Amino acid sequence: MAPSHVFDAHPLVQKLESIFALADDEKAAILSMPMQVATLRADQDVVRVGDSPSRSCIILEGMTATYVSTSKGRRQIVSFGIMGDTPDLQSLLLEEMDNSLSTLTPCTLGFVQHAVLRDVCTRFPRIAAALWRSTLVDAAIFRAWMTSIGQREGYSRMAHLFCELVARKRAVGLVEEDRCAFPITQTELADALGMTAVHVNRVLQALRSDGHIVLDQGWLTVPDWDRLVAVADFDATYLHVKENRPAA
Amino acid sequence: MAPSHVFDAHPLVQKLESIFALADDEKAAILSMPMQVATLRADQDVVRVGDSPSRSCIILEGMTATYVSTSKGRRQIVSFGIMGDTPDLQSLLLEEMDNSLSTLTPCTLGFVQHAVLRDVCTRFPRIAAALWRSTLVDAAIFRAWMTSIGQREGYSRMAHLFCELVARKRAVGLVEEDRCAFPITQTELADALGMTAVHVNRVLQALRSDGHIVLDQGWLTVPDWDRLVAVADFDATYLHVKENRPAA
DNA sequence: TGCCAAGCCAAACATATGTTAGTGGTGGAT
DNA sequence: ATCCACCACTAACATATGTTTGGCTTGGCA
Repeated sequence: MAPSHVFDAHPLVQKLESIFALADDEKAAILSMPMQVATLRADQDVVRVGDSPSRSCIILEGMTATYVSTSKGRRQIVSFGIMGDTPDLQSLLLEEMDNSLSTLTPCTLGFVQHAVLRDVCTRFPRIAAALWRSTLVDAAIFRAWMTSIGQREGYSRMAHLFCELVARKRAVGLVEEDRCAFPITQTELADALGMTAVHVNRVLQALRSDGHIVLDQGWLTVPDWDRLVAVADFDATYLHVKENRPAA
Repeated sequence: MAPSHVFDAHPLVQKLESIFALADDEKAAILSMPMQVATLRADQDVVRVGDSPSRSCIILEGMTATYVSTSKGRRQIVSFGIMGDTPDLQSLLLEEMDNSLSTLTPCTLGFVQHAVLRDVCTRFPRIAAALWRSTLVDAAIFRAWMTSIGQREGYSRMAHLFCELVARKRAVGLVEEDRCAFPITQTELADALGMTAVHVNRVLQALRSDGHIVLDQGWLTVPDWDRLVAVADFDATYLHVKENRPAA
């Protein structure tokens, strides 16, 4: 068998290894799963409310949004997906989608049949456990968003979201120094934060003029991480990752 | 082996059977798990943020609240637990609690050691799958709350919560006709809905005077289910239960 | 019996946020 | 080259909701 490091390029291996070390046969099993890679434009639905998909996807590149629509035409973005995330893994066990998934940017996604996933899970219970765990982290993020939307005013609510995204991107190597891509429009930010685009703009100006963030041309930079963390009341433990401090 | 119906009294069996039928040996395995039953008064913490419990609980009787506290002293109740729920099952896979759990009413809880749960899960993968699935339903409820808090005004937001609780209680046989126990104070309601107690009171009066609910002495009755569903914009599919209509 | 905390309720006032209605810039499509 | 969407941004105004304060009732407890 090849040395294990040759497997490490697979995004799902990286994802699960961030939870606990995988044995070589476990990595091999993941690597051998047939995965259909697809490239999507921005703003394309991947799955919709009511669908019963027979496969789930992993984000190889780009950013996605999971959202729920209200009968009054409003929508709540309930999560952002970044590289390595499996934003519709729940459909493996829940028959009918109660939310929709769409691309925020051009994306490349890897689709794996549920039958394949189920087979791997029964043969390698530790992989099943790691996947289960990743859905529990998703749930923890939902709780954090709910707390932010329910209890924090716009200013710290938005700061909290910035902290979370930077922390998550940092965990998968998508942050250089104090800077990362931030391809989210103000309208999308509004749908995620439970406020209007107008108010998002207001709060954004305030965060900018207070020197907490620089957001320009789709790039976010955080001049002083600790200060942003303070105004956001951000505590990264809910993300359940090992390292969350910026690299020294 | 005894006929299967003798097992059905166990609340965890009931819970998992609502997902799919269990084989007799699976039921027997659940029944044989050592479970420590404890009775708690109202307003007692079961686990707290930062804890790393070595066991999880199932609610045998009473009602619980899971909550997250903000550094500014505010708290968001992120879920209510009713009979059959496993409100801290996540601690089986996530080392550190990112939320607290406390009793809303006097409760009787059954505690099962994680080691025992892990053993049963490896011996009976279908039980593991059912438990995983139940945590995914919890996550779906988080999404629904987030959507309500973020996008619905107080009136329909509160109506939505009433609908959800009645639907969930109905699914476990805790609703008679159009009436069920509702032991939640207005302050707790406020913490769950992301609004103040004063506003909860205002909205409650409005819902009452519009004839959508009767809430008195800890009992909730819904005179016209379909009308409440309409104002709440409630769609029960996110609960992922089989039956959600009132019994004829 | 009386006290006290908890819960429900309400009025008056304050404000964070929503709504409406624009402007100007930019990049892709034809 | 010219549109035409989309996006960022802003001002003026409207309102849902928060804050403060206090009264009333009830039930447990000394």
